[in-house]
Amino acid sequence: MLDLKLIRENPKEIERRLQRRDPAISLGKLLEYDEERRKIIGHVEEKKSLRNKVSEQVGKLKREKKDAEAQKVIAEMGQLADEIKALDNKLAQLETQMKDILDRLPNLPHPSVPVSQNKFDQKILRIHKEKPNFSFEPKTHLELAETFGMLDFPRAAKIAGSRFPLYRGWGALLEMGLIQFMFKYQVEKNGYTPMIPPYLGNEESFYASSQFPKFREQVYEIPEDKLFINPTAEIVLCNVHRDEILEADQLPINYAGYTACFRREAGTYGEEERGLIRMHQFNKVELFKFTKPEESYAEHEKMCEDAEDILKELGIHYRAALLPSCDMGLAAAKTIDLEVWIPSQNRYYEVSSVSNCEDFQARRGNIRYRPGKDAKPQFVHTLNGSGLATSRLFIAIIENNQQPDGSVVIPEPLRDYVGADRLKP
RNA sequence: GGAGGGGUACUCAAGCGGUCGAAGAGGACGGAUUGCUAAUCCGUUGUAGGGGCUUCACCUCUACCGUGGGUUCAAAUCCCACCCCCUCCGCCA
Repeated sequence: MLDLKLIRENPKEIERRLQRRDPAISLGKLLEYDEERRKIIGHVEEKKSLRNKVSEQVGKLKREKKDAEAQKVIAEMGQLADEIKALDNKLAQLETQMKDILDRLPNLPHPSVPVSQNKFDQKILRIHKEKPNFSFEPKTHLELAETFGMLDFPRAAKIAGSRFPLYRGWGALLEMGLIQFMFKYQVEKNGYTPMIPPYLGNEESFYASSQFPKFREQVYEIPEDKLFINPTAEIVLCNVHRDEILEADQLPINYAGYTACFRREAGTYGEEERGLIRMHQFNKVELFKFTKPEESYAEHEKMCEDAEDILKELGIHYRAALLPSCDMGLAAAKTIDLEVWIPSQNRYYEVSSVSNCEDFQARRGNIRYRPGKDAKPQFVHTLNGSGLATSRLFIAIIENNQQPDGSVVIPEPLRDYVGADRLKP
């Protein structure tokens, strides 16, 4: 959430900056409501002040046993209570309307973010390794998985429906190995604190991380218990320190959290997205940081490198891309995507999205820190990044490592977990 | 799921219709004293939103005692609903 005060003080500038993301954004209504709200606050507080004074007087009279006089004063109060109630209602209504607008406004893009309304206008920052060259027609991950009995989509569909995975055999071992390898790597090599958070969260948590209200329809819901199923550990990890005041020397806090992730993916489909590309359920190791504002961009770079470490260790060709203004998530001020090469589709797919949300989530979740001994608490900056999402990584690994003889070489770091160096048909 | 207890400021905790933004203790901070440490004494110690004034000072008002409603001239205090925590029972990986 943006700071309303900031909007009020520089409406034109903020609007211009928001329009870099979406030219349709306008702050007119919000400012209008805000002005009316402040006017009403003036009135209602004046009346409340009067009410408080009179009430105090009544109390005094009653104590002095001047009941008759007290009754008279009470009668004089007349409709004051009703007026206050009416104004309070109007105020609540205005505030709801403002919140509706404010809750859906995205974060301000960082100055380094390319301004474009075309999501393909990303800036390629780095490319690691060469595109693999195959002397044969590379098989798709579905074909490979079939050969090795790694995935069983028909039965997964029978159990849960389409777009749910059933890993089996080598597939299950590889998937589990990947998770363990990534989790352990971020903890041991990059110093993150390992976390296994709840897979379900409440309304407040989803609001604080900015998933709600705008992206509610992407989330599975359990209405009887008013709980929602984790679509990314970003949400649950963000809420670890909700409504807390952290000490400056605790920061930065670095968490690596493993969860399964569940997304409804309503309205998304496509021939390209067959197999494991876009699932209702997938596994992810998520990196999350709470930092001081002045350190967040350095930490953003670091987090990106931490995620890239995994791809380097696995020896996969990938690129890091700075997203243009139109393509970032609501809370992000700056996002770098890591995209792996998928040979069978001759294109890159996102396996990680590393974002600096600055104080956008912290403001909603009231996550603060104390900069100095006597200093006032300030909002922290929050950062999140996949480190990484497995199902697409799974595809990249088996497709990129297939050999002319039809076998698949298991990357060195995963061999102990899988219990094999190579899968043979 | 059933029964009981409880949620008050940084922490603990009193208050159960008016003088309560809230006693007391601890902590933290500032000061005094001090050979060091400790102890003692004095003082300070919330957040948010309006307005004044104008800016990083200050004054003033309003709101906040788990959350949301209600009663009342007046609610931390009474009523209703909900949430969370603890104990016991039941169930259970």
